Amino acid sequence: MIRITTWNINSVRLRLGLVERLARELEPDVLCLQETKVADELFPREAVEAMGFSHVLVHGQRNYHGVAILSKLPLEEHQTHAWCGIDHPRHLSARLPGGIELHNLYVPSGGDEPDRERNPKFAHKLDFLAELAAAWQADGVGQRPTIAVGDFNIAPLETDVWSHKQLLDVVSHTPVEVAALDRLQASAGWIDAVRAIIPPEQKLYSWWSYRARDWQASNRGRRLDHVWVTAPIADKIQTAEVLTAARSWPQPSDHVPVTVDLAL
DNA sequence: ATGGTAGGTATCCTA
Repeated sequence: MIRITTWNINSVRLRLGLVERLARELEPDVLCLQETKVADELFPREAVEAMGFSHVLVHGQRNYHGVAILSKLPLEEHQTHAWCGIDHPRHLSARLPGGIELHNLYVPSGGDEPDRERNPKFAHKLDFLAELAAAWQADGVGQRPTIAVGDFNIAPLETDVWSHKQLLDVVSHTPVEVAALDRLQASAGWIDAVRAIIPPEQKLYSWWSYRARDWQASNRGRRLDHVWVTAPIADKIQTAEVLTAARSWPQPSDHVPVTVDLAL
């Protein structure tokens, strides 16, 4: 059994204590982080090794973005990827034991205005998804046992947001983004591992804005963080859990960890 | 319709 967790940590250095708490409470074999916001040479490597993650891959820069894979299992043949000719550290992949390929993604947020002509960040988001879809399709990822996790910054289902109607024009849930994510999902026949366990009819969120006075009372969440697997391992999905409680941990990230167990 | 908070860093950008 492999337990894999994805978490947009929003500064790994500020929240090292929360990473340690997660490692202790959930004991994931592999922990994929996004928005680490740290240059590779400043990543707290020793600290996460002390938590039991003896295999650590980082792909970051100072201040913005950044992804990392912390693993108790060996990681091989890792690669970084840059899409749209923009060298943001947003995509890191590696191979787990048994030839399982793992992709850790931080999809561009897309800014505020859902208009590709007026908002270059929104165009970047859509182009990033389209380029990745083309690459995955050309690579035949869908034929191999592969896992893709991360902050995809899109809540695709009506039940992935607190109000489908009120978010139709809000970046993260617009029809054009959902269509782009659908094409990405189709590019390799990805299965949404979380929704394979938690029924799509059920409301489910992994992110709550910092701007709410009381995130729990208003509960205006969105499911932005995802775990996908390809067909060869679709029957291995055992459990899926969104650790909502982590949103109430001291000085929390605005995202909570999403965990899937695979019988691998 | 508006503005609300957070992090890293530098006095703003990104989310």
